Amino acid sequence: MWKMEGDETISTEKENVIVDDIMRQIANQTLKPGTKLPSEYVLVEKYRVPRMTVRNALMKLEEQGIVYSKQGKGRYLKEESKHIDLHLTGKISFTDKMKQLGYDLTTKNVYCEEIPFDAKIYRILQAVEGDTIFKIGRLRYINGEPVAIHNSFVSETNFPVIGKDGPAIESMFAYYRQLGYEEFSSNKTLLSTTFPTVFEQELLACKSMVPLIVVESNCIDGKSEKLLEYTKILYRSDKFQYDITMD
Amino acid sequence: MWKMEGDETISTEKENVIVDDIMRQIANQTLKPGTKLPSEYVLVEKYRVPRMTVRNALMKLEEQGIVYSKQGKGRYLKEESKHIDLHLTGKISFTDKMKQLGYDLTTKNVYCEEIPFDAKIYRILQAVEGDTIFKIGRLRYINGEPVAIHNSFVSETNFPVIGKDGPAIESMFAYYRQLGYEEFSSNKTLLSTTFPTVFEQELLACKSMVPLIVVESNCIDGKSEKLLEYTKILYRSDKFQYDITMD
DNA sequence: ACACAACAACTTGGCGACAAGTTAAGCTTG
DNA sequence: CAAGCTTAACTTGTCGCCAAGTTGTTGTGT
Repeated sequence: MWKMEGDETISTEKENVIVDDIMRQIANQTLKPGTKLPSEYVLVEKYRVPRMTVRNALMKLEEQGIVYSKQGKGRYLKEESKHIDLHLTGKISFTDKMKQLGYDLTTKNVYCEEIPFDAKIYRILQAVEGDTIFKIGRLRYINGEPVAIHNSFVSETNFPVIGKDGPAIESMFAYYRQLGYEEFSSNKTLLSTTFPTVFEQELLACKSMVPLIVVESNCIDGKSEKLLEYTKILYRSDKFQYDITMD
Repeated sequence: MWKMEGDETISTEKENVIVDDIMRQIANQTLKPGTKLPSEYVLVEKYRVPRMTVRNALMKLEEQGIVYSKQGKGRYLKEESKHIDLHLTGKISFTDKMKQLGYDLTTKNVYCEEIPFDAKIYRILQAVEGDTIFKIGRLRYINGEPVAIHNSFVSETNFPVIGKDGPAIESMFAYYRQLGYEEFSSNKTLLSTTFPTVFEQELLACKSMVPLIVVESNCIDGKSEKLLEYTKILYRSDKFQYDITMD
């Protein structure tokens, strides 16, 4: 017989009840985007709890990016951006998918750096501890908003000038094509979730409790079966609806 | 040029820095599962912030299910359960997948109820407003732990005794086979994330900020092309690693 | 010397008081 | 009568104080 993880305190339970109620009002459109939420004082009266309990509940909604506040003014329900349909399991690259769907996709290289030894990454890339591996991070914008961080891990063994070229690469596929590789595929794609680090919150312009969808895959040249890179993409889960239908 | 959603207060920034530091210590195994975290007082001294800021940071980790606390005793890093590999895009049913992998999977029917009109669900099920649709909820346990809520939406039009049969159904596929349907497929599978409601937190025995992976799909009989049900599964994202490799 | 009780120190839980920002209403002056 | 200023009310932001639980140390009694 299972039991509840770490017993919940009374006030945490009340916080969650308040969160539930507000989420329900959002879902049934009693509360509409852009409109003002009841003030802390009003909720204190309604639920008969200390102001701290109400505040914590509202802070949870803020950290999830659902609500924003202005001191002296109030709290407001954020406009919800339309979900972008993303076919996670298709063969088309992210760039092409977005263009197909008519989105304005841009890319910004944010870092290209040698990473310290990481057993998992080295194993996937079939590298040994002395090898140099670069992590190339590119921030993806759709309609001017950052929506994903695209990390490519590439071994210097396979691409000796990747460290020099990395900061200017806008499309990894284009880079590989230029080097003679033409057919890209993956034989392993894993999905998990995480919360953004402070740095990722900055890059993605999101709050700390917006879950990120993490998609990890290897990228193989179809012809030579050569492992080109290990890819780790962090998507803002609130910006996308993911289609994982098999083609 | 994009801008940060709702400006972050100074103390929220500090909270997130503290969360980051602790997460990093967990990741590099400086902090090990089961061990005690530094006390609030110690963190107050280390970061030179009010105790409230430290508390809020630690509460975030608690709500994510990473840490638990005991009044007068301390806060501890939870033992992390081993991730279960789940092939989201394969053709095998969840039941068969889990058995294949050697997990002890059990199912508990938690509700079978008529749902009010919901435009989206009725559209997917090709039902009209007067039709009766049942929502059958089954809680999935692996090794005794609740890990997923499996919701099947079934129209009474297609299955007139679903309301009566629903509470005792352990396998929807077995139920459909019994009625002569043999080949199940889906032509649309969508994935998104959400946070659990209070009720879902109870069912899944998880904290409020554990993201749930929501997988929605239609279920079609391969032979007759008949739409059998609309399926919505809520997975605890922290219990699984999802394989979305295409077969 | 051992056991028990009391007290102090450490730890987390709960909440109110004060600070700072915004807006509206009322009063005064031109 | 209108405009501007001041004050009050409303709203969110910040933080310390007190309560409750746990553990360790010290002192006293047998």
